[in-house]
Amino acid sequence: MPVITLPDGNQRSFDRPVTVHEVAAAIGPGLAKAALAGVVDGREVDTSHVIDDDASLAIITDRDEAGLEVIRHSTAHLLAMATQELFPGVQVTIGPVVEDGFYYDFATGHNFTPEDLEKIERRMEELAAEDLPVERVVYDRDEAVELFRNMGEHYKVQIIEELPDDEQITVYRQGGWMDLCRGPHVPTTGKLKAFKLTKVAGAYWRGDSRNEMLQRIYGTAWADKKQLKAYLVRIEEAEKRDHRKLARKLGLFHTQEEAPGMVFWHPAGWTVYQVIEQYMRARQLERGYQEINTPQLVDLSLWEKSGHADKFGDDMFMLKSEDRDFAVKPMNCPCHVQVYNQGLKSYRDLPLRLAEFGSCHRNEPSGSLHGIMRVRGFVQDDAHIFCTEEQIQPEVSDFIDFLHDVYADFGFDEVIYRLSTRPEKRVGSDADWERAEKALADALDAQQLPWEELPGEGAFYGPKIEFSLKDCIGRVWQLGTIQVDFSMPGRLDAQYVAEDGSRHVPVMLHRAILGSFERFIGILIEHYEGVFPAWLAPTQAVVLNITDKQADYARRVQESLQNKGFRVISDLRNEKIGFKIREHTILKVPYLLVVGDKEVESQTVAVRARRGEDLGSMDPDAFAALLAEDVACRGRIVLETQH
RNA sequence: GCUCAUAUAGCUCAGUCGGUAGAGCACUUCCUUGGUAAGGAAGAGGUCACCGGUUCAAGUCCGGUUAUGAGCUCCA
Repeated sequence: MPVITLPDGNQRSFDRPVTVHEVAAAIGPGLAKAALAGVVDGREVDTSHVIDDDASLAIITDRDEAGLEVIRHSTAHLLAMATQELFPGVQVTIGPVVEDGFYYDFATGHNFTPEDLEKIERRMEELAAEDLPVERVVYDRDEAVELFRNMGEHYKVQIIEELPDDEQITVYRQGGWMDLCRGPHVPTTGKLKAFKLTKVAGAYWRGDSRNEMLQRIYGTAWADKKQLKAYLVRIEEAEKRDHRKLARKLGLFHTQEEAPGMVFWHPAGWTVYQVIEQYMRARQLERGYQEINTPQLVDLSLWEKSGHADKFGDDMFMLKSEDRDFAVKPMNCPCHVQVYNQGLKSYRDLPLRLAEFGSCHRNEPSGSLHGIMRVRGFVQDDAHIFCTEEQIQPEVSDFIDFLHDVYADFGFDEVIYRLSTRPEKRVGSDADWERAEKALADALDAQQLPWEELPGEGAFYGPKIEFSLKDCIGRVWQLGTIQVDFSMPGRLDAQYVAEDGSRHVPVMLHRAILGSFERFIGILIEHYEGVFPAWLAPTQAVVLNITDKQADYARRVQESLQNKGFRVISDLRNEKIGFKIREHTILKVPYLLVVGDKEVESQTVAVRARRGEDLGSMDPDAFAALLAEDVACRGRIVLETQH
């Protein structure tokens, strides 16, 4: 006689065991039809699940996030079914839900082509239209192994054998096809109404590059066609923001075959870069950092001593000169310790904050290069803070403040925080780690920031916080980081004299806010869709004459604004005003200053803002004041007006 | 590094069955001096990424290299 408690607190009693579907039907026929799965006492189950005792129940429909996940997971099964029908001999492995969709990894000698995907998708649609019931069957472990072995599904056999002993083995069956799966799944394939296969790619079995490569088919699935369409439009829009395409249109930078993974900055792009560097330099000085600069080529022995040669030697660019081995520096820290080590340091010198716009080169795997987001030659806004253990937490707190300030100036308000804690292989005592992890966690908690712990993901030398942003198509890019380092100061003989005259090894905090200029600018381009706020815009205003008659005046206006420190050019070409406006609008210049006879007469400029607004005529000084105000607010205001 | 795909004019792209390469925009020159997103005309521009093979003949077919793209792996 189960009594079932619904999410709204209502209770329903039944005089016999009931399925989730029956409960939904008792509430209403609409809900019965919409039900995809249920949550019984906190556990997700199929609609066919039988409830025989008092329980809480929530019905999952396609309006729930969980419902969408069930749809996506079931669509992955549909994909596997269609694929195995069309390509006999293909083995299934795993098919999980991912953001906005799902994938399924297949083991096969065949490489799927885009045409294959179309064929598979068509078959999936047919199978969905057949509205096949999806059944859950519980198997005995040995039977299940036997079953899949007979089916020739050796990956599934391996998965079953590695499942924990207490885990129930369940198989889902639709039509004549079956797959090992925990579930839950939709009651019938007819519930799958809006899906599309998107791409095919290789992926390693179990995500390990030593294993064989499988064929992965990605797809997206939604509650209805409208949502699917909206998603596809969103992807299309996102592609327009691609920093590589925008960089070409806006003349920011280029890359070429002779220098893979390295950037040729053009005047416009280098202007953005310089503005950011000068901005960061000013902020760092305000916050007690001292800027230094260290060599590009350093004898291999230093990298051996620091441990980098051992761990990352293959990814370092090496060069030999006069029988000595040099490495192009892949990071700045060992060099910063060399600066620290000059002269005996006192506890009174700590914390010592050394900053460098450090140019680094790493021979990243060719397949991981991506525009300017992941490159081989890059510049970090790097700094190292040498301090005592007691100073870790205040320094981390200050740093987080600093980072928030900077991100806000660039118009980023949504930051993802992750705390990576001690890995298996590590240096330093457990007590050290305990204190350092707590210092980082406390610094995050003090500002009530939501953070996720990544256990075991810390560096071997200490725990770290990583600060990430999401780009326009949802890719997460790590930018800032702050890392505690118990290892390197000791390895490289850093010391300070404490109050009692004894010598101690300082703690070193590695930190960066932007990460690398290259990646950061790539993200900025996509974030702003190339429409940089005035303080970052390569050109802040263009003076346009209507006919040759106003050329001298236009030139004078341009020069006077330039002398005030603004990035202003003039376009005096013999072209119609509409043509010139179009060109500079496409280049996303914040302000266009039109001068014709009227403006020369009244000694003004007609100001047109980027979105086409006519700000009227004003004298050049008034425009300079307006521009100065726009520049001063950086990215903070721009975002508010965008929303 | 791995899997798959791609590489044609400065850019975006077409190029059928293997028969010596085409468009739009951009560029140059000339005309036009026009008030808020494209005025007109003419011209120039390509060793079809690179190396090799098949063929009477290769942008096109085959192999390799490099780079790029999508994923995977990696990311001090």
